[in-house]
Amino acid sequence: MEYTVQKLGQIAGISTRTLRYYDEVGLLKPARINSSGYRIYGQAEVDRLQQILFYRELGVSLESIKEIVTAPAFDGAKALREHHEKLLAKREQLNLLIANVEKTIALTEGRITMSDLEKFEGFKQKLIDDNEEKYGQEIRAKYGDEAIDRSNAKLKGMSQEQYAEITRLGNEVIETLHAAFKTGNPAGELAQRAADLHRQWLSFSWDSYTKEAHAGLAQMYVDDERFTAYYDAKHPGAAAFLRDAILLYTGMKA
Amino acid sequence: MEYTVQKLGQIAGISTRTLRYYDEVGLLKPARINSSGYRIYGQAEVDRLQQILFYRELGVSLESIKEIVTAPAFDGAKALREHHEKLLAKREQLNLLIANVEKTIALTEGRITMSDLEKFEGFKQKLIDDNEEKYGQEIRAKYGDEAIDRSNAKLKGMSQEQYAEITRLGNEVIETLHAAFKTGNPAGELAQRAADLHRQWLSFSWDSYTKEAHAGLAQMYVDDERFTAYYDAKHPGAAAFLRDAILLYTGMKA
DNA sequence: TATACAGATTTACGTAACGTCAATGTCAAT
DNA sequence: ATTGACATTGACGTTACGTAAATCTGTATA
Repeated sequence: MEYTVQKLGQIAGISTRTLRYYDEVGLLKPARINSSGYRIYGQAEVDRLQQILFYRELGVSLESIKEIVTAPAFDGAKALREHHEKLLAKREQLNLLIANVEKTIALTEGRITMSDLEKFEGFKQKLIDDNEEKYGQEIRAKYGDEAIDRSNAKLKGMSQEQYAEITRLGNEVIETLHAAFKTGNPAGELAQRAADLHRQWLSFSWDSYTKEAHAGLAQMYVDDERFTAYYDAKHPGAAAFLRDAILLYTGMKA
Repeated sequence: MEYTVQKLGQIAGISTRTLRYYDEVGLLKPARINSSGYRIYGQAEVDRLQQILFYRELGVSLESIKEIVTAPAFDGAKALREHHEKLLAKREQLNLLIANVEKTIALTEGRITMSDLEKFEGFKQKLIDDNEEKYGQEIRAKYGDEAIDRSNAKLKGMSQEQYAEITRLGNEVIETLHAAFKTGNPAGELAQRAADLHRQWLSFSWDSYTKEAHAGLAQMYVDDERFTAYYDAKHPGAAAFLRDAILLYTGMKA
């Protein structure tokens, strides 16, 4: 049997545009072109199309399908396993996304005001997560594993009230820091209050507070541009100022 | 504080291209353009960008983000809930995809030959699933719910051996049907053997076989072009031939 | 001061897999 | 001869930018 684009499209359940596209990219070329320039497909093409659609159903890219169905020696099973890995990763990513959206919805439905800073908190948390790998190892080496591990656990088990409180504290740290920054004196009363608020804020996610860890984190705020950007957003130099204040507060600097 | 593209990009962790694109689509326009044509952003733009990135993290499209952050009266919570629905649907789809890929991998690793027809079986199954809504109701009305419900359950609990057997049977039905078709006689020995093989094949997924259901299905093969296309792929008219053979086989036609 | 170099600009192509016109040619039937 | 169904080749639109290319601006240095 010979088929024209429309006929083949009908029995395969795809559009003629798709068939012409597959021809264009070399995925499925017609058996021949008749005198009028029409594409004519034969049985071999029908079979090949079935294979193509099969892999397409599995979400394999046309590029990969081309390799699979074109090269007879190509390892289709291996390609499928790789595809499988990608799908799993995609699902993981999607799960995280859904969890975040759900968390956000819960917050808004709990009528907790989503102030800009609050939103930024979540965003910042993500930055922290992203760099867990980089800084996590350092912190683990310096202050032990539990500081890190408990942080996540604690955050997960946090109630809405606690979340609101930590957010409020975070805002207060920023406000106090900015006010203190204007004084220019990291040893002054305002600066030391900012450092103390920062300790309180920290204690929500870190279960074992130590001066050393606190001072180390302050230094990190200056070393990592992403943290610096956060604290320096309104007042450049505020991150370094906060570090100085904390160093004095913790007594880690004479 | 005022920021140029690069500075803003750095503190926000995005590229300058992204900022120019957001300007282009009207998502985030700079506070002003200086005498050299440079984009200058202010504090308000920083805040707005943070909001934008927040929603972007949640996978919301830029178009939707624009509505959320532009219209102050826009219901952001509702938009989020709709987005949530979409994400859940996406995950469901992904789960199905993963299951299918895993099934395929299991089959190939079990070294069951993936003949073209076998692949087509899976494809056809998908067509059947897609039209469960349409035909499911008809069949339920005619032959009761359990025929449908058990079908899925049975398929899921099927072993590899059983799967191979049903596939082999499916192939045999097709081959016998084609041979019978050439005789042109639906009452002939070959045609009746095809009908019997078809009954066996059917019994794998339908737990309660009845002549009426068998005959009804045969008629559906002719009425629904998708089934017709499958049986008619090599020999147009084969679907109708099979129906006639089955009607005679079941005695539903004098 | 000339030059280098970083950083800014606009323009425009590329991405994946087609959908959707638009303009035009072919085939069979009336 | 006309009509209507079906074929063809462009070519733009889709998403959210990446990636040049060509050109201008601002600042530091030899």
